[in-house]
Amino acid sequence: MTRTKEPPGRGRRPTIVDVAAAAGVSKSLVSLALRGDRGVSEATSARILAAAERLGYRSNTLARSLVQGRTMMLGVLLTDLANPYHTEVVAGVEESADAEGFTVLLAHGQRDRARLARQLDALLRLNVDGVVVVSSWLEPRALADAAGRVPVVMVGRPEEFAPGVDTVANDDRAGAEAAVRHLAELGHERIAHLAGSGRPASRARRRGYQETMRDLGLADHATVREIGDAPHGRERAAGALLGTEPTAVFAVNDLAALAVLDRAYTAGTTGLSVVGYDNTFLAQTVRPRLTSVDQPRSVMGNLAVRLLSERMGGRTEDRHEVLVPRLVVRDSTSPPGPLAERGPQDSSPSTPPEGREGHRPSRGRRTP
Amino acid sequence: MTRTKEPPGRGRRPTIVDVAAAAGVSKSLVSLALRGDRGVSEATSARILAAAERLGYRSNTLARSLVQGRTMMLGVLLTDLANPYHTEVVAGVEESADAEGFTVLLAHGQRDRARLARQLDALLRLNVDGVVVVSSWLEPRALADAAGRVPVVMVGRPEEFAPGVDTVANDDRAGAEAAVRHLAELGHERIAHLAGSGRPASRARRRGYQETMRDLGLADHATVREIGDAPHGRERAAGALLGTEPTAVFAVNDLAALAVLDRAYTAGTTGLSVVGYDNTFLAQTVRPRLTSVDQPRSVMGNLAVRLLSERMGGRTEDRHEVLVPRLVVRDSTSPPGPLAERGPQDSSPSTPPEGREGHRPSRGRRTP
DNA sequence: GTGAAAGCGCTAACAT
DNA sequence: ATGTTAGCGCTTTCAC
Repeated sequence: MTRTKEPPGRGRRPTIVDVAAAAGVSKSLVSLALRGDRGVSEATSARILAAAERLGYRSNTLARSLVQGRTMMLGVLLTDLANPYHTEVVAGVEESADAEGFTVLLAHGQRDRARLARQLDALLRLNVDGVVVVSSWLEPRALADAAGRVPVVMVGRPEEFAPGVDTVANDDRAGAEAAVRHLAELGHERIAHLAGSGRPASRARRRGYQETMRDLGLADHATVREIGDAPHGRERAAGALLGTEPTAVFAVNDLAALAVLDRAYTAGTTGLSVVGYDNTFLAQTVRPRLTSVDQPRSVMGNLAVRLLSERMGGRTEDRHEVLVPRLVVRDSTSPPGPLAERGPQDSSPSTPPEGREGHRPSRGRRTP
Repeated sequence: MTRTKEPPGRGRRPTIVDVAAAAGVSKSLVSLALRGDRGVSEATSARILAAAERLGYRSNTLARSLVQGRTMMLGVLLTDLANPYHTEVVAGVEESADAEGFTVLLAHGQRDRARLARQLDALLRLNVDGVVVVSSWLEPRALADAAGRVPVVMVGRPEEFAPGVDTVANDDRAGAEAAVRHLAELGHERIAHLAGSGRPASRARRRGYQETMRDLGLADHATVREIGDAPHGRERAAGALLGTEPTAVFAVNDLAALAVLDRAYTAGTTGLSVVGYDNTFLAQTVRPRLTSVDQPRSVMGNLAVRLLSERMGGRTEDRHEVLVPRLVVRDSTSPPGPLAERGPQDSSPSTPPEGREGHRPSRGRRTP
C-alpha cells in the first residue's frame, strides 16, 4: 500500500514514497525514473521528476547502499592534515576518484595509532568500497585486517608488508642518494645528515645517505644526528649537527632543513648548503629557497585509486609500487666556501622561481 | 526464523543473524548484548560476544543509522586542505566531536563552488547529523538549503547570513586595527596594505585598515594594492606596493606577508616592517619570524560543534559568534629607519621562540 | 510500462 | 530473560 503516513511537514525529509504519492505512481517507478531507467514512459518520468524536484527529494545514500551492497565511496585515512605532503597525495586521490565516480571521505587519525584504528573502523562500518591509508603509523595488523574486508592500499613506506594490502611509495634510498650526490658534485665532502626517528621512510633515507657516502669514498665524513621527540627536537639536533662543522647537510625533510638553516643563521654560520626532502610548498616559499627531493605526490594518489579499482576488479596478488623521486635544485645549495652566501638577486615575478630539475621521474614496479 | 542462508564464506561479511545462529539465540538478543544492554543474562551475553568475536563481526553502520534515523556522524566541508588555518579549525572540531561521541567525516571541495556543493550534497545524503562548513565560498543559497535538513554552522565570514545557518568568525576589522595600531605605535606612518580580493574576510580587513588609518590621522598615507588572480599575483602586487615606498605593510594574510618580504629582499630594501594575518605555522617558521594576527582556530572549531549540538537540542534562532583575534608580535616589525635590519641573534632552543602577546583573547556574541 | 512484494542489516516495540 | 514482528528507504525481481 503506497501512502504517506504523515504530511511531509518540516522535519521529515521526503522519501521515495512521498514522491510516488505526489506523482500518483508506485515507488518502484519512482526509483526507476530517478535513475533514468529507460523503460519508463516519457510522460510519467517527467511527472515523477517534477514531483521530486518540487518536494526537494534527495536519495538516501544509506538506504541505497544497504540494498546495493556498495556505496561508491572511497575512504582516505590520513595521519596528518597539517602535512602538505599528505594533503597533496589526497588531492591526487580525489582527482582519480572523481573520474571514476567515487565520493571521497576523509578520516583524520592524528599521529595516534589508536585513533587511527578507530577512524579506519568507522570507515569500514560505513561500508566504503575501498580505503587509501596515507600513513605509516597504522599497525600492519590493523591494515591486514581491513584488507580482509575491502580493498586497501597504503601510501608510504610500511614497517612490513601487510598481506592483502597494496602499497605506493617513493624510493627513499634513491632520493637520499640524489641529494648526497648533488652535494658531492658541488664539491662538498663534509656532508652531514639530520635524520628522522624510527619511521621506515626516515630509516631508508638514512641508509641511502650512508651507502652513498660510502660509495663516494666519503664514509669518514659521514655524521648523523637524530631528531628526538622532545619539544624543539629539530632545532636541538640541528644545532648539535652544526657543531660538527659540516659544509653541507642532507635533512630528512623540509622542516628539518629549515631548522638547520635557522640554527645556522642564529650561529652566524655562512655558506652552508642544505637539502630537504618532500619539496613541500615551504621549499619555494622561504628564503633561501630550498633544494629538496620531490615525491610525485599526485601521481601517488592517482595510483592508489588505480590499485583499488584493480582489486575491485578481482586482482588478488599484492602489488607494491615504488616511484622514483627527483631532486629539485634551488638556492640553498652551492659549492662550499665562506663566500657562498647570496645577496639580493632578482628573480622577477614573470620568471616563476622554479627549480631546475635533477632526475627525471620514472616508475618502478614490483610484485613479490 | 533465524537461520543462515549460506555458509558465511569469504566475501559475505557476517551479520547479526550469523552471530545469532552461532550463539543459538535470536538476533534481537544479539543486538542487545552487543550494545551492552543489561537485561541479558551474563551467560548468554558472554556466549554471544564470543561468537561475534570469533566470526569477526562488526556492526553495519548503514543499517543501524537507517533504522535509528541518525548517524552520529558530523560532516566537515572544507575549501582548502592545504591551508593550515582551515586544518587547525578542523582539529578543534574533531576534538569536540570526539568528546560528544561523534565521528567526523571530512569532505574537500577545493575552491570550486560546484564541487563544494556536490560534496555538501554527498554529506547530506549520508545523513550526517550536522555539518560544519569551513569555507566562505559556498553560496548562501546552498547553505540555507542544507540548513533546512540538518544543523549547519559555517566557520568564516559569510557573504551574507543564510537563514538557519549559524556562523563562527573572527573580528577581521579588529584584527586589522590591532595590526595597524601596532605599526603606528612603533612610529610608522607610511603604512600600506596588501589586500586580498573580494572575499568578505579580506574586505573586512581592508576596511579595518582604512578606518584605523583615518582614526590615527594617517589617512593621507593609506595605500592599498589588491592581489590579482594572475599567477604570481601576490609577488606582483607586493612589488607594486613597495614602489610606493612604505615603511611598513599590513598584509591580508601570512602568505601575502611573505611575498612582501620576498620582494623587499629582492629589491634590497631594508628595515621594512610587515604584519601578516592568521598566524599560521609559517609565521614562526620563516626568517624573520612574522608578526601576525592570530585567530583562535581551535576554539572556533570547538564552538562550531557546540552550536551544532545546541541546534540538535532544539534551538531555532540563528546565532553568530564573533571571536576576538590577537596580535602576536615577532621579528618582522620594528621601528622605522634603515638601521632596523636584524643580524643573527640567539634564540636558544630552550626558550621557545614564541611571540609576545598584544591583545588578550575574549569573546563577543550576538544574536540578531 | 507499471505495480506488488521481498529483502538489505539492524533496532525497537511488543509478546511470551 | 528471550523471541517475534514490524519497519527504516531503497532496489530489484517478477507478475500483470
